Amino acid sequence: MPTLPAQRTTLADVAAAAGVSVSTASLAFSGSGPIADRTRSRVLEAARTLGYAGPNPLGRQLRSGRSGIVGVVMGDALRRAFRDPVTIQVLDGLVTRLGPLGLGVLLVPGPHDASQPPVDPLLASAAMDVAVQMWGGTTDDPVLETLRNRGIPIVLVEGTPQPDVAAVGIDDRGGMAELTRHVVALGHTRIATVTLPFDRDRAEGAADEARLARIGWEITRRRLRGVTDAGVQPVVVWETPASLVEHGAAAGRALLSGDDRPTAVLCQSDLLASGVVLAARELGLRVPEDVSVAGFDGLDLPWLAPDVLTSVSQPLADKGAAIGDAVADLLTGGTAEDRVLPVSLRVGTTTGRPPA
Amino acid sequence: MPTLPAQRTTLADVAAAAGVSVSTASLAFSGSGPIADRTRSRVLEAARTLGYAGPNPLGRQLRSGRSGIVGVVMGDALRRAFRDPVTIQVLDGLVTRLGPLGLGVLLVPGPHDASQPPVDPLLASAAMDVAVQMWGGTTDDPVLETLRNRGIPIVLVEGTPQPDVAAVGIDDRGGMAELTRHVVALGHTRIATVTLPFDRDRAEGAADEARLARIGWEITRRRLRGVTDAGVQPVVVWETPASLVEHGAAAGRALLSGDDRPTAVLCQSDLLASGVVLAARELGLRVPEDVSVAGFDGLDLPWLAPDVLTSVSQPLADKGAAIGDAVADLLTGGTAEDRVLPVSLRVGTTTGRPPA
DNA sequence: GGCCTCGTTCGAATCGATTCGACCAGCCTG
DNA sequence: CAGGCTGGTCGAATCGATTCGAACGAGGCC
Repeated sequence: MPTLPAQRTTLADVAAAAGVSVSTASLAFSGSGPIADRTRSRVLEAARTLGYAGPNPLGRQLRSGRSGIVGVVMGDALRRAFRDPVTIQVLDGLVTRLGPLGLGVLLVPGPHDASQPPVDPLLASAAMDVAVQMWGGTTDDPVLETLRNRGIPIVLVEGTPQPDVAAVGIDDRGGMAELTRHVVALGHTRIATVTLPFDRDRAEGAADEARLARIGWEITRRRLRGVTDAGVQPVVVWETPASLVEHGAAAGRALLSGDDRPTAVLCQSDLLASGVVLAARELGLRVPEDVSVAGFDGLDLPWLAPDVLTSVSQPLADKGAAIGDAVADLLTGGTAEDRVLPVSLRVGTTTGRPPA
Repeated sequence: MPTLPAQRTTLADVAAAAGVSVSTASLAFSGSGPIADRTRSRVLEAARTLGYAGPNPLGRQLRSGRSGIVGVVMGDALRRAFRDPVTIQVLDGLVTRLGPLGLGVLLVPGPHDASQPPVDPLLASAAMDVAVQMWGGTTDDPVLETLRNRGIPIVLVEGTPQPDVAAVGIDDRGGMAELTRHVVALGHTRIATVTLPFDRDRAEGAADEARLARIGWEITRRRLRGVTDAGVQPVVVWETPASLVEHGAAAGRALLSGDDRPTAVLCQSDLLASGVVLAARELGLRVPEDVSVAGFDGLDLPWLAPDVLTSVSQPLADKGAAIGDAVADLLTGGTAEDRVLPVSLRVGTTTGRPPA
């Protein structure tokens, strides 16, 4: 059972013990400014005997006006966001990039369920030098509004481009177009697509025209555009409430049950695609002989082995690093350029010629 | 391209604009202390017109001595930690619990590769009121040492109990014993186990006596003890470098290839177990007719469907909440009791009678 | 009418560091 | 030997809020 220390020793204590002024003691730790080696070691020695573990970050932060913290706002409840390997890997890339800069990542829950207060207390009042919004981010997003109001610079990942935020994304549209052309080249004409959520409503099922006209989330719209860019009108556009295997499986069961089923299913994520593959197997359909399935993201999915999903690979760790770069730019220069990363088609074993 | 605000407006500006003193303005925001309604609304009005979004957290933190931040140290590179659904779900439970308390989670990378500095800069100097070590945590852990030195109270999850840290864990040993008894009751005698890493070395392969004598990580040791508690001497103890499907698959291939293969494989995690199941299928073995496989954690693994892994369910979200409670106790009372959560056996479809 | 009290508001100290300009001694140069 | 420079140290101001005790005005009571 640990106990809180009675009284932290401060830099002033150390200075007194070493017989120097506080400012000199500060110099001994920060390394900035001139200080004699002998003096420094005397201060360090005093610190050691007093059990002083270095300057209190709170004091330093107030003075410098910097907290060294990057708030990462998940576009969804953490529970769900964390189940998405894409988000996780990007986050990992980000942390890896930020670490050497001495910046830490603070997890900020995104929009809660309706039962919760609309704006998370952390979002409203935690200290952060920059915020990263990982998903969603429409123009009228309350998260963005709060951050703007607080004067916190924003990096928006896969969101709607806006004048005062730095955007990081990938070539969704081009990648999806390339994937679609690959499937078309194989001879498919009856093509369905399974999409990411349209907006916060997170509906599930085939989308009608009206629904299609109101896609709030940029990422979903762009990947859908990629399909039409390649000249394909999907026979069905199936919306899912989240990028998870089970929602893909549900979509697969619905799309592949009928007699006039599509010969190819293009999914906006690999998790959705693997759900479709599982559903197909469950229905006794062979992939790709009876139906071709493709995803997006380029994940390694060990449980589909020996199959390899045909997919659009995006550089996840690089995306995290790019976000980190944008953060660094914002912090040093005050501005950051938009960043768009390239993607590449990965042809696997889940796509082939349509059944005769 | 966002720009850093030229000059943040401070509480003093707001006070001046409202024609009150700084202390009164502070009262208007904090709500503590008496203040006339008219005065408060005047201050709030002034704040609004000045675009003041509330007290600067840095100032407040310095004064209060609290940062409102809980550092979570992953016992591994984030890259790997994040791929583990167990860690993720616990983290989610923790964040959910901490949010309403106004506490945020700061991700602190754990022990890096050997190429990196031994102690992460964040660990050494980021502001945090309490630290949570998620994995590992032996007595001589450099992470714990650094935290102790900084005087930061510690919550240790699944680590080695130590006098000055609050421990949170589950009944590993009892759960594994129960699982083992279940398999024994089915008639199995040739039982192998696939374990979590023994220590930072992360070796892979069958462990000999010498290796078995030096298991550094408590969680691995406890789950192994559970097996022997049930009176079983495993025919092989296979160590893995991480709890991932691919390492389980490698273990499965190695264990199930020979003629004198075990009839049951007990794994210390569900991810490892599902790797073993995949390897078995790959080798043409039926589960559970030819070989029984069991895991630990009680995860939902949609891609094993329609199979359900026999496993030991642990309450992951509750574990996160328990960690949050320990953190809260530490912050208010200065001490926290150890917490041990119960587990329960989940009998699925992957265990059955041994082949005749 | 004077005094006490209650409800508000204000001033000043404080949290723990960083940093800028002043200052001082010693050394180099003219 | 005087003046100038430089490396090293120190004082004091500052970052932005919170908080405690003092002060103050108004209303109630004796």
